[in-house]
Amino acid sequence: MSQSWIDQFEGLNQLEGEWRDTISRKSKVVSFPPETVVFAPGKPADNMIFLLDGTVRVQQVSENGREIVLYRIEAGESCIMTASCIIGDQHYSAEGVAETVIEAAIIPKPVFEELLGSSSRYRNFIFSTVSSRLAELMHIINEIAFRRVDIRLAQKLVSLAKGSDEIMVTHQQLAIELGTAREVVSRQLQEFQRREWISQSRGTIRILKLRPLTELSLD
Amino acid sequence: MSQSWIDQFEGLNQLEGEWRDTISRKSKVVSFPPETVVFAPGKPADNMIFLLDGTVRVQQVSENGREIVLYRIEAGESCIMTASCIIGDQHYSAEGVAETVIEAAIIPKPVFEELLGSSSRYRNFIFSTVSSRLAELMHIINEIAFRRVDIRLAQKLVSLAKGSDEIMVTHQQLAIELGTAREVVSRQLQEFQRREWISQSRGTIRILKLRPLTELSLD
DNA sequence: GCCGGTATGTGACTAAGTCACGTTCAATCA
DNA sequence: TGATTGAACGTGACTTAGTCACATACCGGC
Repeated sequence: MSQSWIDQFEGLNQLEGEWRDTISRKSKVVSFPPETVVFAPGKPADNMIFLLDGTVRVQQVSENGREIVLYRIEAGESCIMTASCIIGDQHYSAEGVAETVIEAAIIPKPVFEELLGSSSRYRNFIFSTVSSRLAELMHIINEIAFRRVDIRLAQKLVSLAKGSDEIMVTHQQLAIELGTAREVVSRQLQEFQRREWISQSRGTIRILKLRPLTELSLD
Repeated sequence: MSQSWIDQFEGLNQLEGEWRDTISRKSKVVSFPPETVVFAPGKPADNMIFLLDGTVRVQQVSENGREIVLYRIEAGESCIMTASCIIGDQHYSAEGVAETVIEAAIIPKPVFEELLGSSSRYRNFIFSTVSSRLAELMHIINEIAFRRVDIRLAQKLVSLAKGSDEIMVTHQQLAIELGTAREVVSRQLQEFQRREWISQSRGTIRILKLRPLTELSLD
């Protein structure tokens, strides 16, 4: 019973027996409703977080209310933002918000630090996750600095479509994904609609012609 | 003789004697002239890099020729981009360019991986550098996505001034620092000049009134 | 059928980026 | 010493993006 959640974690599930016990004893499993702010800019990171279920959206929020999504933490992943704050002894520099009901295991900072020192497997896992995030962030910088929003919006629609042709998303949510303003998204979507690539209704977008959207997204 | 450069490195300089020998034997010290491309997007990372002297500018370059500076590697630092690529087994996602004559020690990937496994001191050092970079990149995203360029330009001028009132920099270089276009920088500088905050001549900017620039930079 | 809150539409404006030039400067060499 | 040349900077016209202040439209409850 006491070791159940550990098996979900790559890098943790092959841990030595003593460590499994220690972690099980010193960790707590918690649950939060959607929209819960899991961490916020400026706050210290006191506990390492392992996401067992649900997803957490990591984003930047500006003073004037605009936001941009950086990445998402999925079930089975460690929160790399937290790991990096603990290791570097820094405060959070982004916000983490539950997108669904989430369930997470949290272990105190000192236990995490010991774990990191003793398990090379877990260390590699954390390290490689951090480095993917680093690459992702660089990619995001490229996109927002150099890529036009119509292209980025097309990309986002194509990736959200994922087989289906109906996307349940508001203009505001799309704006946050791209780090732009709602009006900008609305106008771009109108243009796509005018070209009959999509049709819209309140809260949903239907893809009519995937081809030209995909082509635009590749520009 | 064989262990000289190692002492410059935090995290390396307290290494056990055997490791110092191994690294000294398996590493090479190299030197490159300014403008050398140290690493480029898409290329694999085969050797870990320790910068002994000079600085390397890490930047993103877009297809249409625009660029943005992400951060700089200074003498005494490990190249975190390289570390993260080796650990995550990824290709480079940014470009590294020598800004000065540089001198660097390079050690083969497998040796670096062993080092990382055996020295907790060095591991912590690398880890904490990575996490600072992560925070820096998030900050950059905030800036380019949400902050006006006049404010960012004022920030950059103030930080480049550093006591002196003469800055040797071209409009193009400033544009690359901010990830914007040269014309945009030129026009903003004209506005600063019109307000008599600065004066300009080819390749240099003189700060006339630091106060209003600083105030603008804090908006 | 009405109401309130959310979602979306719109016009007018400012800020930023693009494009295609023209001009100025300073170093180099004939 | 003047001419040349390449980099740095200036500029106007235009497109794209973001801001602001609204107006409308939709939808679930009552």
